[in-house]
Amino acid sequence: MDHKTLYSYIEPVIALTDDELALLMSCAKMMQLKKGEQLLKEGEVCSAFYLVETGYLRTYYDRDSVAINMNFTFEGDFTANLKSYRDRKPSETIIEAGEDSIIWIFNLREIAEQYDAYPQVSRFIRRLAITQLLTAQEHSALIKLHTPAERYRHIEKNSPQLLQRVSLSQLASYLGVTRETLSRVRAKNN
Amino acid sequence: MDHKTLYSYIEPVIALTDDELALLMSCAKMMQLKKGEQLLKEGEVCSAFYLVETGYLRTYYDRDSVAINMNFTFEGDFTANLKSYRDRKPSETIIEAGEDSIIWIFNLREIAEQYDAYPQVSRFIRRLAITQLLTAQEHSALIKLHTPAERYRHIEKNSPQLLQRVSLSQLASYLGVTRETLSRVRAKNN
DNA sequence: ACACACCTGTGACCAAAATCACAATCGTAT
DNA sequence: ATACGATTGTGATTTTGGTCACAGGTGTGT
Repeated sequence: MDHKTLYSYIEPVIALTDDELALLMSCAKMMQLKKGEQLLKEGEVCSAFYLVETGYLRTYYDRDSVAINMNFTFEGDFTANLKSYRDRKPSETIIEAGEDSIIWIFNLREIAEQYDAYPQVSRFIRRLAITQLLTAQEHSALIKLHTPAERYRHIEKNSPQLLQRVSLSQLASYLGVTRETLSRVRAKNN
Repeated sequence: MDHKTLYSYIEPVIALTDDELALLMSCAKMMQLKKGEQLLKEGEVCSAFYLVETGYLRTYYDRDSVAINMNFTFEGDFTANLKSYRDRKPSETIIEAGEDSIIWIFNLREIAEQYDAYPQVSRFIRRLAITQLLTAQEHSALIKLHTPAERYRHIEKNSPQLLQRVSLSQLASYLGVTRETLSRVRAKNN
């Protein structure tokens, strides 16, 4: 993939000049992952943002070997562990491929000293962060305001691709219920 | 309150020059609120960040006249409705005083065109946003990973002032349980 | 086609929390 | 001190979702 194609993922977030794009590219590398391979392990410090080109990434807590999913990131979207990134603290979550995936890793820590000279790059990162975190806020509201059946219908309506690509068991922990409950919710909804 | 005192709230977030501080002050005004008065109403577009000088602010959804609390902001902390602010969309949440309060309103929209000349101010705002949103992410994890009793103990340990200043009923919806359940949790914990 | 691993559906049962109802307590203003 | 409203505690009951157990499906690789 060349700069031009990569820019097609960045441009919807912010317009960049060639110089700015070059700076970003200087810290980017591509990686192929098999389903289940981990991009960020528990205890590692996150120093990059990840862009999904194909496949998807799953962010989850490992509670006694049971995955509690917090986020799914699909083609064209960015993710990271912002808390670990900002505070340079070990990550409590794992980010791994939910399918065989092609991922772009932007090691932003490498270029952090150059932000001042490239304010648009700084703004780009800020927008990624805000978008990611608004998503978390909405997810929190979804769980606090709605019943399991309502949560499922919300996903059906607003993120139907989740239902296509994520297994019911994975979706269950994302919605804060067991897989049995979600299976029954789905049975009644038809 | 003069600039110097106000700066004591800003400085822990970021160091600013006199010029930068002056820009921020140019969009700031102080407001006194009685308990229960609303700072941001449902349906309004949020165009400011709020700093609590005394008292506290409560952010909640009104579901059929029942408050579902999402956040409490105490002395020295900032809050806003970032989603409404960024997208210029009507707020789905209400921000109101939980006690008689003194609040500083920073109408950041007024000074947005001047950010480019004051990158530190821009960075200041970004930090506020990230902090606020990491809080939301942690809250989401608290509810998804823990039982009601564990959530209560987490608050006891990590945010004891919530227990001092927020009524049990208000805290209950924040923790995603009914007030009765929280009352029983508390009874057993002693 | 077969075995094997993984995922989903479903019933029986159990536990936890919600709901409903009302009593007790606390706080504030008069 | 009293009255009023708001808040909290608590019992009885219902509902929901979790847990356990197992059957049926699906998909992959050999």
